[in-house]
Amino acid sequence: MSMESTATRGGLRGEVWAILRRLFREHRLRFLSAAAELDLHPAQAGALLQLAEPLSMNHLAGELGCDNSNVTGLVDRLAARGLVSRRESPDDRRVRQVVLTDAGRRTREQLLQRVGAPVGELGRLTEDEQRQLLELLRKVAPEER
Amino acid sequence: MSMESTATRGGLRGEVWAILRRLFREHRLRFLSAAAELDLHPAQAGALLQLAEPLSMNHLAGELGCDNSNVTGLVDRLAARGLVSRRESPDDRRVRQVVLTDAGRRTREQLLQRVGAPVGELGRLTEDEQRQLLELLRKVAPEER
DNA sequence: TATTGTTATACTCTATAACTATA
DNA sequence: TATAGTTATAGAGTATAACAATA
Repeated sequence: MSMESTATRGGLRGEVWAILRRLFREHRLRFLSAAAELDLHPAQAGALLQLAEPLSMNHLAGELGCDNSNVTGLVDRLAARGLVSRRESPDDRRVRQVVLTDAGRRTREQLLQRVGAPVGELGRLTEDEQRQLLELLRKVAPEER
Repeated sequence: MSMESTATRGGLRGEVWAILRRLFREHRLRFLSAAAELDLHPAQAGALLQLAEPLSMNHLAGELGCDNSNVTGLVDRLAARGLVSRRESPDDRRVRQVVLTDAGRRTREQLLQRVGAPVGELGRLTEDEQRQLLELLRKVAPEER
């Protein structure tokens, strides 16, 4: 009996999974390089990427998959570098929204450009193929809500 | 003129990229949950996943995208938990191979099972669709060498 | 009572630089 | 000289627990 897990067993699903894992890993390494180039720690870069819109500290922790208490120091350091600022929520005085500054928006754009390099590689597909891929991926990973 | 980067602009490629980024993020969060459930720090879990085969300290650092010097402490702590061991290379006495112990192999399997959950979601596709997806992904991300 | 955010603590991660042993 | 690995150091990430302010 094989000691290999579901994730590494052969077969069609296994092959698809293998290539997806490779994409995940390449994306992770590209992300780490991009963060290092911009002199950001991975968690800081992750936070910037999440901040397309202002987020509460709480929400940001959820998006980053880390504890609430970490975000305090994380945002402190980003704020010290002038990349984000805190502002109070008008609805709930307990809540603080984290907002990108202009410099933060620029840094975020630089991150996106570097991390988004593989978008170009989608050019290897014809338009029809791109449409097919989109539909297949949507079936595999439908939006949650 | 739009302030959006290549990575977030609309269009077909943009849509494919958006869904890929969602997959990347979900994978990351699943990975973090899996590591936490097994009481491993993300870097430790990442190292275990890389250790399908024995790797030199140097190679392991490359795979993890971190500096060589970090791997010393990382492997120290994994070894202290009985998950890996060091052994000398017969070819080059400078090199140390990192090898999983039996306990390390079991923990790695548990990680793979948790991280590999989406393999099941590939069942939403027919076999033909899985084959199509595989071919399209191979075109986008061909193997390096 | 429950939730948001902060602080304190302890441990881990990470890069840099300097070092040893080997090639 | 160059490379593999270690050590020392400093700054950052991380979870846990306890706390203040607000809901």
